[in-house]
Amino acid sequence: MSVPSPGTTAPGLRERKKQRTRDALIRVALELFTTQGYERTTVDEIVEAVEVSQRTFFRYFGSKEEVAFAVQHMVEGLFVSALGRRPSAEGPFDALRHSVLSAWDHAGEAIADVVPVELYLRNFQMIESTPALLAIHLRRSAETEETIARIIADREGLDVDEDPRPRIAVAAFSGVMRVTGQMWGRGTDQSLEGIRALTERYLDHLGPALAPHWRTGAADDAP
Amino acid sequence: MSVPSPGTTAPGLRERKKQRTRDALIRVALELFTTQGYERTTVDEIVEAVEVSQRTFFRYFGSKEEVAFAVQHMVEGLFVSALGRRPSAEGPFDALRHSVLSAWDHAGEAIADVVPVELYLRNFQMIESTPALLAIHLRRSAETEETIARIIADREGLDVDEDPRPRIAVAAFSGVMRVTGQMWGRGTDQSLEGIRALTERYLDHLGPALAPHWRTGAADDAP
DNA sequence: GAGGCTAATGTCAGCCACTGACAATTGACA
DNA sequence: TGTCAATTGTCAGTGGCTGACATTAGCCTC
Repeated sequence: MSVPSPGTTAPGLRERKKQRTRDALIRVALELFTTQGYERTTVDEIVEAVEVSQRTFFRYFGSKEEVAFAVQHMVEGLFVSALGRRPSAEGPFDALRHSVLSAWDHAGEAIADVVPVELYLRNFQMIESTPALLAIHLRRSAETEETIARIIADREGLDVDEDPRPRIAVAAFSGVMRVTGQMWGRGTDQSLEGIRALTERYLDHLGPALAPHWRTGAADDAP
Repeated sequence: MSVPSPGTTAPGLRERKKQRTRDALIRVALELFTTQGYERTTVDEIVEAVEVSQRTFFRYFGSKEEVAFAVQHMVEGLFVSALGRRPSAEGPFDALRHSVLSAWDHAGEAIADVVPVELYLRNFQMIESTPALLAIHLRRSAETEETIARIIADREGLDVDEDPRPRIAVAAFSGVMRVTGQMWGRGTDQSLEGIRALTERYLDHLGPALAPHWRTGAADDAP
């Protein structure tokens, strides 16, 4: 980040200023959102703190919601690119499973480049507990699902529009991921390790949960 | 609807007027939404057609989005109450499966009491294809999931906060339901029978889709 | 069936998210 | 240094939504 790397042109002053403004808007917004709440924070408050006009804010972010997902967007990218690197011998479900876990393993550093990890985690909880943001979050997840389904289909040499299994498998998998995020948000272990552990645990339960009868196996403890 | 039934007090003029206003707002709104699009329809247009003030609209519906889900809300109720009537001997997944199918079997009549079925179906497609509405739809579904998970837990004599299987099973199931709705919306069979058939077909694929390897079984045709 | 009570509705002013149009500023680059 | 283009600011306006207060209209009693 400090030494200009060969191959990529060093960004000029203009580009650096833009990046700085964008990062400042994200940091200030998340700080305000997590302290006083999303709804109680106005765009005017954010731009006043960063000293830009409201119009500038809306040129960087299409909406007030969008800024709340800026970091989240990056983390999702980690998962998708991890999936792209899984060995093709792996079955679809194992590939998905290993990709999420690997993404959580590397998320910490990636996040810290933009905002403090702790701020990211608080923001994640805020998204889960703010109706307007939760709705957007779920739609974004649905869009990501489509991307993932196509990757899975490719791995298996299938066409997503011919064979429903890729979309179905991904939908079931994502459903479990969503519950994981939800339960993590309600729990008390506010750490990346916590969410990783919960992910692993919940995925292990998917098979048994779909069995014809549950009356055999033992349960598990609370999140 | 015409003869006052004994046991229930006949609703007075005030109550009937309210019901009429509410129904008119729903019908006009769905009509406008489906013909000119959700975003391009203003609340002012709706209230002008029904001849009430904007303030009245917002006393019936908390937001412009809410009116788009009025009928949908009722259909979801059919599913939940069907689930409540499944025999307790049935395993969780079978109970879920039979409840959706039964709900689709009876949805037609229930819908027709409020709006033409064809308008409901067009509205459903509009929800799926309008980002702002899709987001709300997904959040509402997530809320319904929680309700359903609790019902499943009760059936099995479990506590949702102790055993993760109810939430996980419901999440996987709902994921498939969501994909079904999505695929139905993109397809060409715009009928209640069509969505019922697709539901059945996709649920049959869930087991195989979660198998360690797919290279054995045959695929299926497009939606 | 006149009058009081209260639920429903209308009116008005105002906040906030967001947008288009146009002017002012400021890096980039010859 | 001057020109070009990208970035930002200003301003006016739209649409969703809300609180406060006035008005209307069904309901119920005497």
